[in-house]
Amino acid sequence: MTPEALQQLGQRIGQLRRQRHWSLSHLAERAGLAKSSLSRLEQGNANPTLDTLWRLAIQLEVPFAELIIDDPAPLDEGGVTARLIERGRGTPVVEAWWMQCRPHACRRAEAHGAGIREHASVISGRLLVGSEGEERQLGPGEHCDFAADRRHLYRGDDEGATFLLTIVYPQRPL
Amino acid sequence: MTPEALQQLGQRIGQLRRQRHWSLSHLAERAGLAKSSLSRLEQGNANPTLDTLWRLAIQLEVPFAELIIDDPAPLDEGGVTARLIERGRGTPVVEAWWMQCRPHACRRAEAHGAGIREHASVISGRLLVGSEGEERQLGPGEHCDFAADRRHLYRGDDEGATFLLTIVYPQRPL
DNA sequence: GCCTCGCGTTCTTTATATCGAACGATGCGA
DNA sequence: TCGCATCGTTCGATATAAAGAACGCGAGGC
Repeated sequence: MTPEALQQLGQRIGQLRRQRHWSLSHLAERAGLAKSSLSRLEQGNANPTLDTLWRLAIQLEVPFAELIIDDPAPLDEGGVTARLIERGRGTPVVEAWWMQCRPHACRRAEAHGAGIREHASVISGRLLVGSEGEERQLGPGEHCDFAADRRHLYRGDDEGATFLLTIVYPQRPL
Repeated sequence: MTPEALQQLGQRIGQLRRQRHWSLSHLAERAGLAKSSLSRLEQGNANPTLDTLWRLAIQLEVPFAELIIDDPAPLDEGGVTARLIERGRGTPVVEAWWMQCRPHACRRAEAHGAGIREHASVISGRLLVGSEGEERQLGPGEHCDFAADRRHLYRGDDEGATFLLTIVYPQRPL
């Protein structure tokens, strides 16, 4: 087991923990671990047993494999990070993306194929989004639809923004 | 970690080993383990460290996840699986969930706190969703908003459904 | 100011996963 | 037959993962 992989694992656990706004002590208690063990693990110098990882996966509500496997490198353009969550297999084809704009980051996207629409739903921060000339300002809990077969953009404000994006392809792409 | 899961893991490793016509000693040597350790592991009374599993996965040439028969623990009620993707830290607080309804599964949710709204966005399958009495049928790429401070439900049809759900809390919960 | 609490880290101690040696069983050739 | 492999198991010794106590730090409250 490489040190880098252990490091990654630790970071991943810490990330999932913070997403839930849990303190290290809290997660340790929920999982029935000593917080010292969890601390070492998150720092990346530990070689945890299966049981330990299992307990954490249960509490964090993630499939076990997700803790270890490094997810495909999220692509990042101009301060906007995108990670594919899911791609449907029905008709129309729909993709779900987890998106994050760093503060003041702005991404201008070229027109996609005809008929493609997108739908953005903000989780935190404020986001300017939409077809060029018809952008809308969205806050947490707000969402909007727009046509993606024209130039469009995503822009975070002072605090950046985290949002879900679904892309709807009118017929099977490619 | 349940004894059954450990048992399963051991059987799985033994199975993969025998598929390759390797003796226990041989695999142990290749992986740099004591054969006693491997023996105990295959019998299902061991709690291996991540490093140990890692070495075995490499020698057996299987993705790590394949060793652990995936028995994840996202919360699951009545055939509806939910996994938290992200929780915002702004105001209002917004949670993003990845949801999956098995075919014909139906989940009736009680009223949440006052003012809470939800927003569902379908990735694949067809979903009946909404406040009780005002349900809507959604297909891939469609979405809708509804009040969650009343009884509401999620129901997949013949093929089940995968969708994103955002929950918007008017003020900080708890 | 002081006190208390919860945070995450770093120690020491304890439990246990791994190791290495020895074992009985089985197969095979001399 | 015996002798010598190799198999998988079991045992005591050792390395180390996890537990538990103590630490320094920062945020409130009085």
